[in-house]
Amino acid sequence: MSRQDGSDRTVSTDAVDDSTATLLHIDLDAFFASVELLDHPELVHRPVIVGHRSGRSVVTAANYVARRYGVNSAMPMALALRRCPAAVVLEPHMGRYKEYSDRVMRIFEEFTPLVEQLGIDEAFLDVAGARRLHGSPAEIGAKIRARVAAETGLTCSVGAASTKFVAKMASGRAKPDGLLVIPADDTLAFLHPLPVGALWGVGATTEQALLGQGLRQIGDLARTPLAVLQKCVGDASGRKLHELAWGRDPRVVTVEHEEKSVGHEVTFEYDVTDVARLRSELLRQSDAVAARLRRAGLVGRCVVLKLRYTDFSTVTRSRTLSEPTSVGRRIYEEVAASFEVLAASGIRVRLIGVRVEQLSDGDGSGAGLWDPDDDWRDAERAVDSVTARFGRGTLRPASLLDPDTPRTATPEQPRPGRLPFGDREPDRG
DNA sequence: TCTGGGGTCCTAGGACCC
DNA sequence: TCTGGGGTCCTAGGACCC
Repeated sequence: MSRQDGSDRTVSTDAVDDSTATLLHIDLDAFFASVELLDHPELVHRPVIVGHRSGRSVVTAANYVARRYGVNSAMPMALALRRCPAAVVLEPHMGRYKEYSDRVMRIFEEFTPLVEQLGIDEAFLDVAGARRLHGSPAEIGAKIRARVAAETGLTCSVGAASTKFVAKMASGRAKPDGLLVIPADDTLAFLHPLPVGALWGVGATTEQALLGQGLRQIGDLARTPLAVLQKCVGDASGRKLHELAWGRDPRVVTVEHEEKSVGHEVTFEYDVTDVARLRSELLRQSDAVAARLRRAGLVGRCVVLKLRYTDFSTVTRSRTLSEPTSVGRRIYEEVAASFEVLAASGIRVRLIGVRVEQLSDGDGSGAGLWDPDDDWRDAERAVDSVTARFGRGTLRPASLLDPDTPRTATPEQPRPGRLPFGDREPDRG
């Protein structure tokens, strides 16, 4: 194993045979926070949290200074601020992150066409065919890190291994601003001492189940009979964990990605009981989902309503259509029908969402169901329906079509949870 | 501490057909 | 008359990831 770290850390010059480690996983360090710091360099040495300050928000990203206080992404903002009251909280700017993401991904693509993007800030690269042109995997990783730093000011961490998931785990161990190569022969020596929770795919629930069996390290998983593991975590997961624990992962880098579902959901700042308000939100979301489907040239057959109640319990109700659709009205009819059943006896809703699944190409079969102006008409109708009910200024077309439009309040655009719909504010005292 | 929003994948039960 | 097993589709819930 060899490590190459950022400027303030030791650089290993060990000669390592990296010829088998042709899969790279590259992860931008504290990505959203790092982009914000490029725009606010005066905050570099202060704890910085990206997220909405108020309401029921969570931490979207935190820089490494904030992480020293125990702040992590997905943590409730209230807890994060208790742990680090001095933190500077910055609103997210998704458009800006997308710009940087695109620039970084283009750098990756100059080294190999086999780039599989995961989310906005990570990618797998298969560099097996790039060696003659760009050097060994470790050299390619180093070159990419240097170029990303020079051209964007961002740091990234690189893991190189012979399988995707080991590369992914290596980049995690290299963070921040490092590079870690795991030659194929070193795979088990690298994996087996690590805690089971470090495995990609093992979350809190599975980790507890494994610890309950006395399985603490990945090596323990490897030594456990498959049947025992399957009894503990299920057939598929058990098999997968066992394979991973032996360093086996047949997945290849795939450039193409087929979307399986499209959805929107929103958590209200205060629980909502007003069914008219909930219906209007369903209509808005249905139209937004439909517009995204059409833009992607897709239609969907299964429409899913999701509700989360005051107590955080979550229910879903799905309906399968005889004909797939990308029409907002159709989607709304289905979720509304599901909704009426659940709402019949009164509900207090914390989150509501719409998702469309079983997607297929809309070009042939669905042709004729809509025309290009539908996007705009759906948006207008959603606005009309809301403004008819609640007055002008509650929603703007841009908020339906532009996913980057902030949900949070400005004086002109009241926060959804603050609209005067008669919802109860939380009890005080 | 009190839990976002975008997704993918797996499990399990029931209906239905052969 | 009662009882099969496999395959597929549908639905609901949950774990997990970024």
